[in-house]
Amino acid sequence: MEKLVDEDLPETVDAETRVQGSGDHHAELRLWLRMLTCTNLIESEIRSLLRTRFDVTLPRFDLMAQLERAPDGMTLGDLSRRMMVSAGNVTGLVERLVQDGLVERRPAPGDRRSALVSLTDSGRASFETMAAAHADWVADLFSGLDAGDIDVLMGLLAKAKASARLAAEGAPQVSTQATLPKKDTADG
Amino acid sequence: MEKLVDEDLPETVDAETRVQGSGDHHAELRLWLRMLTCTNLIESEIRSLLRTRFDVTLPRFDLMAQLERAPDGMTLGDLSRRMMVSAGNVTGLVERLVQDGLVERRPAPGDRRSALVSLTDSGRASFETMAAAHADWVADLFSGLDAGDIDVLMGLLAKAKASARLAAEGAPQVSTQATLPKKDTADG
DNA sequence: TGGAGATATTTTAAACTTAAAATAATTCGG
DNA sequence: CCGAATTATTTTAAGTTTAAAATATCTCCA
Repeated sequence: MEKLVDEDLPETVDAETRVQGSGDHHAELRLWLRMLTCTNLIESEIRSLLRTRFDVTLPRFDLMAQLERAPDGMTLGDLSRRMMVSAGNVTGLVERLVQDGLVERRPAPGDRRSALVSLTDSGRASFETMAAAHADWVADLFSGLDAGDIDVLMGLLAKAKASARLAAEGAPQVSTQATLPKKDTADG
Repeated sequence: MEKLVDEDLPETVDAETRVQGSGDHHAELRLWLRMLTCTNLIESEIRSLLRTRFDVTLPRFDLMAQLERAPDGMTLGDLSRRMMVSAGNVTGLVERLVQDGLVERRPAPGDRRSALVSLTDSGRASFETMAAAHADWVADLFSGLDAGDIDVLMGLLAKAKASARLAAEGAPQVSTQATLPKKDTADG
């Protein structure tokens, strides 16, 4: 399947070319497109199921999933970092979930800038039902993979994640973007 | 890293439970979260680079990438299927790209419902510059993976994709959704 | 202690996105 | 040929998303 990759060629390319070269990036590009397709496919399906079965949007489900693990509440900043979305986005999502009675806000003790967000009883009950179905759907979507496949995928995705983080933070293009939130996410 | 997965347990669960069960879907769930994190991380970085370097949004870049492979143009429906986004979304994106002079529309010969969309000369030139940089960025983000890793990942992602498609189409929840667009995507 | 810089959040404007309904044109069986 | 079903696209309304600017508060060191 990978006839384009020649394991023997890398060292024939001089260092200068490889730093920022017009090298052969075919394999990486194809990998990226496939990853994207795979993720989009699954995400679409989950989004559609959440809507038809529970009349809830994916972002709201995701936010509630974060809160479930934090019985004492999380700040909006925590949510923003964990969900990898902008702070402004979280403000709006929380607002709408509060209106629906699924989530509540209270001032954070000791920091008047900050608010703690947590699930209401209703929100928790609602989330638990959805989460069980969600887990079934995900298991179903991945049912073509055996335990070994999953293990190997987990490992390689961890490696890819580490690589991407290093590249993104290590070579911060233009203005070093030191103020961007650290990516501290849900999967470990 | 995978202490939660027990390779020996699957067959101790009876068939009924596994059909729509409250089984142990931990591994699949963790895989899904990691996939999502990995994809989001890379996508964020690319989005940010496209904006700061070329002042272009990711959806516009993606649309132009589809058009580049179709010198004779594509219909909006083709674009919608390839990009895995709704038809209405494509309408708006094309509209804005036409306004920017990067893309052009013309009536499709032989079908008055349909329009063919293609890159303008300016759009093509612009895209080629961006695509080269994009390929470099992607290669950079994945530079921690060797050729073997990429090979294995490609294979497992193909397997995951096939599994997800089968689950999504084979068990179409509620109302069989026969009218949803076939997912015919860019990566093969 | 004063104030510069950092941090937490909200606001704003524009773009993106979806689902569903509405239009319009095509296809095809009878 | 007719009309029902299908297909291609647009429109609509609501929600999501981002980047950037604006507020408000906190930290900390000189």
